[in-house]
Amino acid sequence: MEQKSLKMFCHLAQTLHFGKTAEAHHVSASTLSRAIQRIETELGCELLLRDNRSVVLTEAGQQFLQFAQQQLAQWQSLQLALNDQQTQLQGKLHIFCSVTAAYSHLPSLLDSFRQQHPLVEIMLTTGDAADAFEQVQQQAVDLAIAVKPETLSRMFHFQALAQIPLAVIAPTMACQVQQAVNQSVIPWANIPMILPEHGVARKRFDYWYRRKQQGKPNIYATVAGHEALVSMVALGCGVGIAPKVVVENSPVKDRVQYLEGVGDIAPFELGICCLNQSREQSLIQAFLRAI
Amino acid sequence: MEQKSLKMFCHLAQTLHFGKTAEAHHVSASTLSRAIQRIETELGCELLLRDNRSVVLTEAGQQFLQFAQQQLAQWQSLQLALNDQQTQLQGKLHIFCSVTAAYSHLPSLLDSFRQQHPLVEIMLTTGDAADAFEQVQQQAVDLAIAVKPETLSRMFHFQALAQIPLAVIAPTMACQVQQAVNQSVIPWANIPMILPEHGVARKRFDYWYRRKQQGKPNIYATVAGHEALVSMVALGCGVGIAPKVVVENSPVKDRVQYLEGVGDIAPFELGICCLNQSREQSLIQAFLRAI
DNA sequence: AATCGTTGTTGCAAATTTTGCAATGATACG
DNA sequence: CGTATCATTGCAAAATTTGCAACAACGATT
Repeated sequence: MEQKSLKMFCHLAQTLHFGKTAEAHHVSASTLSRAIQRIETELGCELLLRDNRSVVLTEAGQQFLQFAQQQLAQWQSLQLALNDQQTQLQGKLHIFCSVTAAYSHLPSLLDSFRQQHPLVEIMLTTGDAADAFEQVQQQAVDLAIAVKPETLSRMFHFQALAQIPLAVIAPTMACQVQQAVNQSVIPWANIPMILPEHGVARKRFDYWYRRKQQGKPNIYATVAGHEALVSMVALGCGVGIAPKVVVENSPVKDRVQYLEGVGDIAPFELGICCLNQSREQSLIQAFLRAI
Repeated sequence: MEQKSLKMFCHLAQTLHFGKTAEAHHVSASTLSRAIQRIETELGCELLLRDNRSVVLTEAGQQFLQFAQQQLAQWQSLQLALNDQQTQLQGKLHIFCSVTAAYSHLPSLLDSFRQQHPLVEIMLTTGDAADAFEQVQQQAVDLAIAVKPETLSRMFHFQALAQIPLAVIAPTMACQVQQAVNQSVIPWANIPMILPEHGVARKRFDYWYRRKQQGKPNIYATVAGHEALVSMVALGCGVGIAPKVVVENSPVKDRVQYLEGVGDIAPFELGICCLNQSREQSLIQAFLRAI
């Protein structure tokens, strides 16, 4: 991505500060340093004088700055011209959407995008949230709407959309579980819990439960998929954690209740993700801008 | 190397033939194909219509062609402007030179380069030919003048300079070896041989000897370095193979003779080598052009 | 109609390049 | 002097690009 080096150089010519420019472009200082070095050796002359306390443009650097700006401007202008010609963006956009996201944010996203770009064919795949990043990585899809994991490979671009609050839920029907949670001091260690099998939800649960300092949880079942978890809670099997949106949209909504005052759970960071690589693609660019 | 993709596209727009353009740029057809695809998806539109029997530029392709030519021209013009300003190319150029090459071609190369670019500081390292490519790879030097190996990593650029003929040499002094090689039919299997220890020279020897179909050679010694090999032959230890230049320049030149009519040995391909990566660097470019 | 020869594209592993982290060197500021 | 900044470099890990081989499409030829 020669393009990116030019952009960084232009920025750097302004700030005259490697650290800041690097941060602004989401790369490490060393990456920026080497990008500049690459240009310099390719050109055979110094663009910047770094004297350890300050950075200044050389004569050649100023010329290169002009050149770089020119090149970038031409690129933009080409893009504009081509998009203009096509009148409307068109093509296919494969999107993967975790089930959680499908409830909460997908409809409005899709709406607003389709309104702006009616010719773009949207191909939607829904599935397990845990697969979202894999799908993107393998380029099975262009974009995924998913929950931000704790650690994210630098390969990906993640753009936050919203917070999805989680809640602790218990059955409303009269049963042992329901009675247990209605006591003034809830005996957590005895209450059967329904755990998310894996993924970010599980992490959230573990963290939330650990803060109670009640020893090991009494695990009734582990379940893959929030919907199933809600169902199990509704059946009176135990207490669990789920996104509120899932609960609201569940057919068994009336048979579960939120437990209040039982400790905070950090909400899910819902967002849209794609390969950093593909951020230059015009369809993807359009989508990211449309949201 | 975005630059390269643009060049390839321009060429392709002319030939309208992936195979030819790919060959002209020393890449495989698939590489070219994918380079074009990359540009296309980045732009979000098709540049070329390939209908399996013919390739044609689309409307967008024509626009892109103009764009590409413009960008390349600007790059060239920038380079010119900068070089112009510097009046003279300057900097350091590290060159590694195998001993073989030092005898034969280095002086004239250096002469003509220094004449054109007197401000460039040349740092010369001589050493074992076998190390040449390693030195270049590790970027310990910018260029190496060396013998082309049988297989060459695509990482390198190799530009042929000349052929270095090899010869079979024997001692002139009266000794067993000298007597043996003077017979009308030379009993190769009995003649002690001095072998190059490794490298291209060894390969050449092996191939040459195998064609004699005389079984295993009688190996007197294996020697690293052509000079030493010549010396051993001069001392009467055996018969060996060495580049003629080395023989001509050897202080013991009078004490060895060439054996004629003993089979052909493919000459060394002497040339200059650098990383493909660094071919864009102006100093290196200048050197490659100067030769 | 079946087969062959061309030509561009794709799966895949290997080669090559780029990246970030941690360590370094250099310099200003307390 | 010690500490804090700031750019650069060694190094291993991560990401990207490449070529080969297999393939698919299609015209030419038998």
